[in-house]
Order: sequence, then structure tokens, then C-alpha cells
Amino acid sequence: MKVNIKTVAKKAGVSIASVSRVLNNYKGVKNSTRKKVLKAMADLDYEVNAVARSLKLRKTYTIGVIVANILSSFFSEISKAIENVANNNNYNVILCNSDDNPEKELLHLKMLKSYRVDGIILTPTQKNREYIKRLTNNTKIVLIDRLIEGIECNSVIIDNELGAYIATKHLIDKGYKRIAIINGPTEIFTAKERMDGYLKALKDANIPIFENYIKTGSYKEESGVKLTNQLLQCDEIPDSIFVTNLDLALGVLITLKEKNLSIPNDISIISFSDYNWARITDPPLSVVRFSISDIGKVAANKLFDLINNDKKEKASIFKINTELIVREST
Amino acid sequence: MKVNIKTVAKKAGVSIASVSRVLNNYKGVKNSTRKKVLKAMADLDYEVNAVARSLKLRKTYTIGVIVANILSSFFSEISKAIENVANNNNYNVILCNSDDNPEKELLHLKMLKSYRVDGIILTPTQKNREYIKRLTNNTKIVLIDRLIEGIECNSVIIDNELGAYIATKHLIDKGYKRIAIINGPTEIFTAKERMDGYLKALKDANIPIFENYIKTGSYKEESGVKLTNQLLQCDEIPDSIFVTNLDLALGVLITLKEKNLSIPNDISIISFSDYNWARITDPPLSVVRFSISDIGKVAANKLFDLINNDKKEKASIFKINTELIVREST
DNA sequence: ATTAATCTTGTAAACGTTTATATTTTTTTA
DNA sequence: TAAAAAAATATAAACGTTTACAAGATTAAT
Repeated sequence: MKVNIKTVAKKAGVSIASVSRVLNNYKGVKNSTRKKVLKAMADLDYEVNAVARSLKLRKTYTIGVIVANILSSFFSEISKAIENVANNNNYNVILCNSDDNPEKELLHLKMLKSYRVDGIILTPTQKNREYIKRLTNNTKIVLIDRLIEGIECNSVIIDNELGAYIATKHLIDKGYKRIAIINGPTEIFTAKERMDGYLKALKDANIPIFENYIKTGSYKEESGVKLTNQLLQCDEIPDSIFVTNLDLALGVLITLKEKNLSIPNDISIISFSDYNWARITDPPLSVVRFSISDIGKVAANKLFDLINNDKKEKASIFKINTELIVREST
Repeated sequence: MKVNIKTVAKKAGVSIASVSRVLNNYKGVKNSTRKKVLKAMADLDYEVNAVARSLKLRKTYTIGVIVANILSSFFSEISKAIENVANNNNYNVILCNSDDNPEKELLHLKMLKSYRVDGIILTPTQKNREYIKRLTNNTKIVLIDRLIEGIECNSVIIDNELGAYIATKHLIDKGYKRIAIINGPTEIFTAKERMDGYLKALKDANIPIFENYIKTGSYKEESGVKLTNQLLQCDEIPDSIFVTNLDLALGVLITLKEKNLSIPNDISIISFSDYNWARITDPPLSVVRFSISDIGKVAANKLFDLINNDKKEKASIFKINTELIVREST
């Protein structure tokens, strides 16, 4: 008992072209027929088949979004902002999760292409450069959070280096000398940039850099635990730590609490990225803040620009600003 | 320069049927032709058009998910679990956000129908009962987190009442007498059930119920702030609060800290639902815990059951278990 | 009343697949 | 080597839309 445009046409006693015309609100259709068609549609509970329409129009009114980790509040806030913009443009969103796994990323990219989405927003791993390079030729795409070396592509990223610089500088200004960093994997663009900012701030202040104070691992809580423990093994433990993401910070806090170290008396903490619960930790965390949702908003708007105007402009990189929020952990 | 099955067929010197057959890995195709076709596909960088395929097959290999609030860790954890199961079934996911707004919900539901998704997982608001009732007749659908009164539908929910009972009982066992509740809007299924559990526990313990200790608002941080302030206005302030969700708990903690009230000395807190940061608040929170991701996992598995086996069984309701986690806030 | 101009409607092709059926090719059997 | 059987391939219709174009109906102009 399938109902399609043909069924409606028959019931209303008109041609399918007329049905399509009222469906799409065209002008040149007599009021009497429009009414007949509308009635038939209602009676039959007709709902246009968007798949067929997409096929015919070669346009799906759908965009694909691939994030590295939907679980993190960072990416879910971005996703929400993207969804918002998309809905306002009458678009919908296929959301995918790469888990920073290049194979999953590739699979998802191919799937999205196959489903003929009108555009893609991607947090790239660095491993599918060749595929993505080809993709940029015939696909509207915006990268978020990370650039890919050697690929010109519209991108929205945080000003990581400056943010990291500000955070480290804050510790320096507070008089700390033994400043450690707990970072994500430097293969990831953001971790690399944050590391650079940290190093630059130390250099600018003529503070010697201790390899032992530089720790990298995954961007996860467990890693925060592990790396903190490593820092506490040092002959002279650091007097402050710049932690480059909140998941890591969680692990750091838990470990320090476990060891009965007081923040900021024994050791100071500043983290990159803010979130509501950072205000109620023990103690409330100093952080480098930036608008996460802006990343999604800007990226989505850029993408719809590309979708709606076919002109090829040069790819641009948008950097989200950061600011220092001082609380009680420093 | 569009490339489709026809282009490939021409290039390979075979019929489109043959191309389709190698595309779908059919048996009866000679090795030599398969090779020719594969070569042509590779040369042309061919990628099957999933839209056309969906139209023909009347199957999209896509499911729709509508959550009430993608920003909350609760729903993003569920989404991730669903995505996981979907990917393992070679499905993809269109994720939508209703913001608990019935109009948005309806829009999304219609869109998903129009896109002919193979199934839907929905966190229902209570306002589109009629539409959803009709939907259940011709659509594979699973509800999560909430039931809809008067609709028989496969559902996965938390055992809210028991969980709330356990939480309240814990406060009672600790010797508290003036036990308040800060709850979400009781129009929402979960809030209603948690309220019931709270009331039941008090009744069972013969503790009189004070209207002034019963506060409801939205499930948001701001609401937690407001309702806590109201509680602090009471002639005799409560000695403990059962907070029914973590966003509310955030507001409660912030307010109590602001007023310099000590937890649990001045007032005890227990919350419904756990999340990693609940371990590092000041003080760490006692909570009622349950597996959030199980909600998504169970719901998705149920949905694929429905999709893959057409037999109509009776709708079932799955309840996720809860357990008490005692930390330092009680 | 006839023709021209305008407005409405209908017909049919196209979008890119899958697949039932028909046809051709190859292999087997005697 | 010819006929029968089996295997491989091709043709064409269908999925449900949109839309260019043709045709029909209505109104305006003479």
C-alpha cells in the first residue's frame, strides 16, 4: 500500500506534473487543482520521497560531519552548533565518529561521498592525505580543529599556539620556574601547536627547557594519570603544569588528589579549554578559554557559502581567539 | 564529467548489468569480465551512488536518531553507542536534536520519514503522541529514556523509580530527616518517575513530606541554582538534597559553594547519574549510577532486530539497572 | 466570431541503480 | 560433431521524483 506521486495524481484526477508543482509551490497552478491535490495528499497521508528527489536533483540537502570523538564535550558542542546552522538552512546532518582512526575516517568519507552529501565538515586524522587531497577537487569540504599539511582547504582552527603561549606566560608571570607540560600526541595538529606555544613562551622568558618536564600521550584521562605520575618521579618535581586538554586535566587532578598534593600550593595547574564543571573542581581550574561552538558555527557557515555559491575562491583559514581565565588552581 | 554505472560499462565494454553484478559481488560472473570491470572502476574513480541504490532497493541503510539534547554527556554517550552498533551493521546515522521542543521533534520525524530511513531511535517529548502513534504502524522505531503514555512501543529506559528510591533511602539510612528533592519538569517521564521513587522512599520510612522541599524546574544548571536558592529560603533548610540529574547538581554545587555551605556537614547531596568529573568535584559526589551507553546499545540492537526480522512481536520495555555509588557528599 | 495571447495542464525523459527475463556463449554429453 | 545443458551476459523495466516541452483551455483583442 505504497503511496507516491502517482497515487496522489490518480486520486486527485490530475497529472503527476501537477502534483509535483503543488508539492514545490509553483505559481502557475489553478487554485481549484491545487486544492484537489492537497486534499488527495492529506487523504493518502502522502510524504514526498526525498531519496527520489535527491536522485533527480542531484542534491541531497544533507551534509556529513566527521568528528574525532563525539564523546568529548568539545566535539559535541561543535556538532550541536553545526546542526543548528544546518537546520536553519533546511539541511540535515549525518554525524560520524572517527575515533581518530584513519581507517574509520576513510570509510566514513567514502560513505558520505557515496551518499552524495552536499558537503563535508571534517576533523582530519593526518593519515589520509592523498584521498582528502583528491576529495577537495570535487567536494565542498571544511576542516575543523586541525589543518593537514600540504593541503589547501577551508579550515577553522583554534589559535592553539597563542593560547598555549598565554597559558605558559601566565605561569611564568606567577613566578613559576619549573613548568611542565602534559600534552596530547604531537602527531595531532593541536598538540603540536600547543607544544610550540609552550616552548616559545619559555624561550622568550629565557627559562631553560627540561626534557623531563615535557610529557605527551593520548588526549585521555588515563594518559593524564600516567603522565602525572611520571612527572612526580622527577628528581625535582615541577612547580606547575600546563595541561593541554580537559580530559588530561581530569587525570591530573585525580592523581594529585590521590597523592595528597595541594593545588596550587604544591603544584599549579592551568588547562587548555574550559567547560562548565571546571568551575567546581577542587580547586576551580584556571584555563585558556575559547568559544567551542564558534568553531562549528563558522565552519558550517563557510560550508554553506561554498554550497550556495559555486564560485571558487581561495581557501581560507579562520582562527578562533583564546583568552585567559584565572581561577584558583594557579 | 559524471561517472556512473553506464560510463563504467562502456569503458569496460560490458553491460550495466554486469557492472552491477561485480559491484555487488555476485557469483555468476566470469573472472575475465570482473577484472575488466574492476579496472574500469578504478580508472574512472567510480563510486556507487547510494541514493539511486536506495531508491531502487527501497532501503537506505540509514537510521535516524533524535535526542533531546546532544550537548549533555548523557545523550552524547548514548549517541556514540548507537553509532557504534549501527556501523557494525553497515548502517549510518542521521543525528537530530530536538532540544525537547515538540515542533522540532515533529519536523525531524517528518524529515526522517521523508528520507526513508530504515528505522528511528527517539527520545520523545510528550507532545506528538498522535503522530508517533501513527508512525509506529509503519515504521521501525525504538524509544529511549522515556515512554509515551498510551503508546505501545519498544523502549529502553532507566529504572528511574528504583534508582530514586535507592538514593533517597541512602539519605534516610544516613539519618537525614529533612530530605529535599531538586528535580526536572515532571512532565518529562524521567522526572516523574524519579519523583515517585523519592516519595515512595519517604513514605516507606514514615517521613512526612514537605511541599517546600519539593522543587522542580528544567533539567539545567541555571535551574539548579534557582531551586537551591529557594530551598535556602525555607524556615528550616533541608539537611540533604536528592538532585535528579548532573546538570542540576552542577548548579547546586555552585550555589552551595557561593553561600559557603559545607557539603556534607551543612547539607548532603546525592545525584542521579554519574559522570567522570563527579569524582573530582569538591567534595566528590555520591550518585546513583547506571550504564548510559547500554541504553544506546540495547536500543540500537533492538532496532536492528526489528529491521532485519520482519516478524511482528509484541513491543517490549527494557529497564537499565541502577546502583548506588557512595562518595564524600553524603 | 475568430485569432492571438496567456495560463494551465499533461507527456515523457531523465536521475543511477537492481534484477527478472531473454539471449548469447560456453561446456558437457552422446 | 551436434544437441542439450549450463553458464555468462545483455536488455529493459522499475524505484519516485523533477522539468522541458507540447498541448489544451481560457481570456483578450480585433
